[in-house]
Amino acid sequence: MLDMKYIRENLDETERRLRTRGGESYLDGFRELDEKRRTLLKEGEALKALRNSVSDEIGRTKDKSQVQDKIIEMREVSHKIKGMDEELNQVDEQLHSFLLTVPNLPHAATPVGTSENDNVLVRSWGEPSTLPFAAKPHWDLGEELGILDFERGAKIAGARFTLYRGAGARLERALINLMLDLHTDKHGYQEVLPPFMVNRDSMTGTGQLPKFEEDLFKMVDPDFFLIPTAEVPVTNIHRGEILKKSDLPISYCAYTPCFRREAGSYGKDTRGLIRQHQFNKVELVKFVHPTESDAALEELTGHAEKVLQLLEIPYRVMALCSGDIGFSAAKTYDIEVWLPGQSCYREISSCSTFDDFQARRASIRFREDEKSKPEFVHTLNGSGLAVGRTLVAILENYQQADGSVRVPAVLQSYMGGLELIKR
RNA sequence: GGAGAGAUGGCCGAGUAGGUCGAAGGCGCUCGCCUGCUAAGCGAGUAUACUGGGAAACCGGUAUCGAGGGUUCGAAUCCCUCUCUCUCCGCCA
Repeated sequence: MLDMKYIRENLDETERRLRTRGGESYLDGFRELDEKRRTLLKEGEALKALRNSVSDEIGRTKDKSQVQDKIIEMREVSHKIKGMDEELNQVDEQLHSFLLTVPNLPHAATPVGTSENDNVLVRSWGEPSTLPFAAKPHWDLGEELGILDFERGAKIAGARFTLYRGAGARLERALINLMLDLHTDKHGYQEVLPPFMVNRDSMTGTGQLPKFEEDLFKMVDPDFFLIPTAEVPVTNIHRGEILKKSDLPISYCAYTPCFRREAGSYGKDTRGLIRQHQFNKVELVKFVHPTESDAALEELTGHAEKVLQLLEIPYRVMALCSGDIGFSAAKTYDIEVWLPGQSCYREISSCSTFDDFQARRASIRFREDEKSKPEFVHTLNGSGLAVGRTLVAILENYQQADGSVRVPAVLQSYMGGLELIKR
């Protein structure tokens, strides 16, 4: 959520920056609502001040017969206040729900552009391999090796669900452990294991609601949602809290499954593990001092990259342009991994800084020092990494001419010493 | 699923025959004093949001005692609904 006062005082500038996201107009009607609200507030509060002081006087007067006329007068005033409060509540509600649908301001360093074609290559690591034989996509490799069973996944649940078997299931688990161990032991994150379902407040706090409800799996009763990413439960750990400055930065990593409707992506990535309704992810989340968030984004992205470096899989880092960043993000780096089976780079991690956008929605604050007013922290998060897609990258990059797949050296100890996955 | 208890400021905790309660007291914390150091002691201060005024320091108003609604001139206190926590019973991985 953006700061109402900031919008009020910088309306044109805010609108201009928001439009670099590609929409038409974002702040239509704000001025009117805001002014209406403040007028109602002012008049209502004046009446309340009157009622408070007169009621106080009535309370002090022992002989109530002397103040009968005031009681009657205040009865009228209270009636009027009630009406104004109702109107004010409506305006407040409108203004609030309006603000919840306004996306974050793009960071000054976010390249301006309209689509993914305008994303900027920041760096690349490793050589995109050209295998000396016809590289297979992971869905062929996985089925032939008997480690990915798409048909039965579909039978059990439906399209976009997969049954992992044997070395495939083990490989997924090995990757989760490798990532968690790396981030906790080497990068200083505290491991957390959060609930996989959250309430509406949490979904609103990180920005999934109210705009993107159709992307979520929803429980009917009670009103819970399956998390689409660990970002939601982990960022909401500190919702409504005032943190100590000395607590910052706070760094959490979490393994969770993620659940996404993938509404609107019918026909896209229908084969294989790339786009599933349920997938595993290790997520990195940081709460930092506002002056530290830019540096923290670089650092966090580096932590995610480290996983691919250890696995020795080529990748590149893209700075997303203003037209391609997410609703809540101010700046985002996507890490894209090379997939020889499909001869393309695919997103495997998305690392973003949200500045104070999520912190304001979720009210996550800190004090600069004991006496100063609470300020909003900055939040960041990134995948470190999407586990299913990492498994895809291993299958495709480590495949052999005979259809077997070598196990990356760093994973062998997690795989009981297994060096080769073969039929 | 059944029965009961509870939800007050950073924490603990008073306050329920409605008014002087944004809320006693204690702890913690901050600043000052005192003390050879520490401890103890003394004094002052110490919630948040919105809003008006002001360059600012700051001053004023309103709201908030789990959430929402009701009664009343006036509600932390009375009534209703909901949420959450705890205890016991049942069931269960």
